[in-house]
Amino acid sequence: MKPKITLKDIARELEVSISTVSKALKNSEEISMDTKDRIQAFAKLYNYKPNNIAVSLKNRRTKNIGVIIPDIVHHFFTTVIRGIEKYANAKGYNVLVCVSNESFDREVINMELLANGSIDGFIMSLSSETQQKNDYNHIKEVTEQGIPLVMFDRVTPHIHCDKVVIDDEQGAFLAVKKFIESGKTKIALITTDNYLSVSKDRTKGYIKALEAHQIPLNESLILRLPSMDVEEKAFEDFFSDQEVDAVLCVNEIFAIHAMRLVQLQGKKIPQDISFIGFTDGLLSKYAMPSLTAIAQHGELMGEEAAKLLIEKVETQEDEMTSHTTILQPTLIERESTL
Amino acid sequence: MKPKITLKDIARELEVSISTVSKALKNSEEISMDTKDRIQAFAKLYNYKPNNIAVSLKNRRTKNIGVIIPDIVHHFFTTVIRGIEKYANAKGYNVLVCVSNESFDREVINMELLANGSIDGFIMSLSSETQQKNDYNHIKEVTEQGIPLVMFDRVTPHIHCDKVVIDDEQGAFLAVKKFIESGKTKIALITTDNYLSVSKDRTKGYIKALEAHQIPLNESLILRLPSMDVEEKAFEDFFSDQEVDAVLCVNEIFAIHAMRLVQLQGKKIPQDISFIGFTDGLLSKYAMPSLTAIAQHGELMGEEAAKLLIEKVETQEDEMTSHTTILQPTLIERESTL
DNA sequence: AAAAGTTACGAAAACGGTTTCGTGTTAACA
DNA sequence: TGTTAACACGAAACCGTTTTCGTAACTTTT
Repeated sequence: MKPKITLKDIARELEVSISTVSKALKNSEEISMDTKDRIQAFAKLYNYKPNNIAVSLKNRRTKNIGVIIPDIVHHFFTTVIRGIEKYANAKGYNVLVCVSNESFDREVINMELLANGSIDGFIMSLSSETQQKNDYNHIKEVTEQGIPLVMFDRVTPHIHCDKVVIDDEQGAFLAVKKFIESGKTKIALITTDNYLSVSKDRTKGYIKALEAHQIPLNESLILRLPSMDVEEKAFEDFFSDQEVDAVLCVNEIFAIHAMRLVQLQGKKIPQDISFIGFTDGLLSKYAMPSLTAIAQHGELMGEEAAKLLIEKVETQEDEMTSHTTILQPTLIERESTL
Repeated sequence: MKPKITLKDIARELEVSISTVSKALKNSEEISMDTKDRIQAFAKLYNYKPNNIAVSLKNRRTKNIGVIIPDIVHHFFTTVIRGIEKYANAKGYNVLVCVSNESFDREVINMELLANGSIDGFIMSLSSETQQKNDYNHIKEVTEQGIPLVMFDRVTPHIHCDKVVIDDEQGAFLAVKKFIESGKTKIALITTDNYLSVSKDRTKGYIKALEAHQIPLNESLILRLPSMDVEEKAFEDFFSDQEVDAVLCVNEIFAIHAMRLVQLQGKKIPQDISFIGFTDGLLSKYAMPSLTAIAQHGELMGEEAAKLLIEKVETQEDEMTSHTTILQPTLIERESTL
């Protein structure tokens, strides 16, 4: 076992000062070629690598960016991370991912932890609990300390910072428009309660699209589930109580469940009933029939968020302007629609 | 904007020394109650939190553990991370996730980066490129420096360290046994090339199970794909060239694809042809029909890996013993088998 | 040959903590 | 009253870097 070698070690071996070693390794003009060669050769030989922690402490920059997401076992967030990683790595940044697990407390803990020097800036999406509590003090504290923050997808107007979201309203609008144009009129929406910002916007888009096509809004065609968990009973009741010829779901799981249910009831997809789901993930692609989906472009979102963040981090002009990027969703047509 | 407060700031305000502040905040016996109260109250008021970087530098421990996985958009790895997070967080550790993206180079870069002081230990699963190149020098360097490492799932005998894997051979064995017991005899295997350690083991289990039941091995019933990408043509040829009444797939995607294909050919699942897939992920659960799967217990794997790692990290006795935990897979029966 | 300018390097402070050790003050003891 | 012990705190080293500034030894200028 050979422990890591430090500047001090090199300095001792080569009988020069630590400063000389440091400068030589940075190819400073101050040091003679002879000395630089000796030092660089020695360093290479012993595989010297500067200690990140020390460098961070000294420079007060970590080259780390912290990402806090509600759930890691979730395709959308996972693609966002991929986008963040892609951009950040290219810029020489590391990505530290922490998971709040949809819990307010874990979100607070993780933020405080990372905020104490571990990272140069945050990218985050709110946990559902946080959105329900509507308590953003932990986030305010961080921004007040001057730590750059960009929020994505699940955002809040209560915090003043850069944001990147997709136009959820427009996504729902597109979907409903698609239904209507293919002759559907009894269009249902399956969503979660409105505590999630995205659910709210999607519902808005759904309503707006109906209005735009002079279809009266029928509240009983909206199924609001209290959580992301599927409740079999609620689904069954919903579909047996009324006629439905198209369904928009705010996530894949709801859509897959509903499709399975109506198929068991003998209905044909998409002829009898069409489906569109939010988030173009694996399930949509591989469902039987495959599910027409509204793509959220998670990877792009991640890249954009990373770009915004790194910009803020690197230009320390703490301009108080904040920018919101709105990505346009696109409809990926598959077998579940006409 | 109020920047972070430091020990020095508190010391100045309260006209005591930095050491006194440090000790007071740690509730040291050395400091009088009076002083401690003053200092602690002041610290709370100004929301003092020690700078992690400074503490890490001083203590030479970061309380971070680095995780390197090949792919984050992958349900299995994602559940492993959840398990790691769960255990590590409970123990006061942070988890830094880096993604190698199945690339050897990115794996090397990430390891070197994290190894330079950012973490106390590694948990990793090899990238496919690394397994193909069979080059583990970057990993050896890390372990030689005395940084604890535990590998999971995609491991190699070339590195001496703690490991946690599931018994892939046994998993395949169980699946094939299940097929045979339900009367199937023309049992196919769809796998990737053998560069992935897991594929090798699963193939071994498949063969062993056939032998155990006196079914002759028919090489043409094994479809080996060069990568994880699905090649439609290869699938079609495979299923049109021969009779098959059961299929074991080394991942969900292969299974879903194959199921779709045979369903389009008019075959009934599971009566005409049964399916079992490795990795019990979302796709298996929501497929039509739902897919019988071999559960890999990713979350458990993560917890176990974290436990092993933290143990090594905290007992600095660099005992040269290394331990391999073998988790037993279980068969989750669903609609795709009889 | 004295003054000025280069060159090549080292000393030391700084980043923000932790910890060991020393010491002035007071209280307890003989 | 002199000695000792306990108490409460501060000085300083240290973790591994970076960076400013000072300076000895040469070289160039006039």
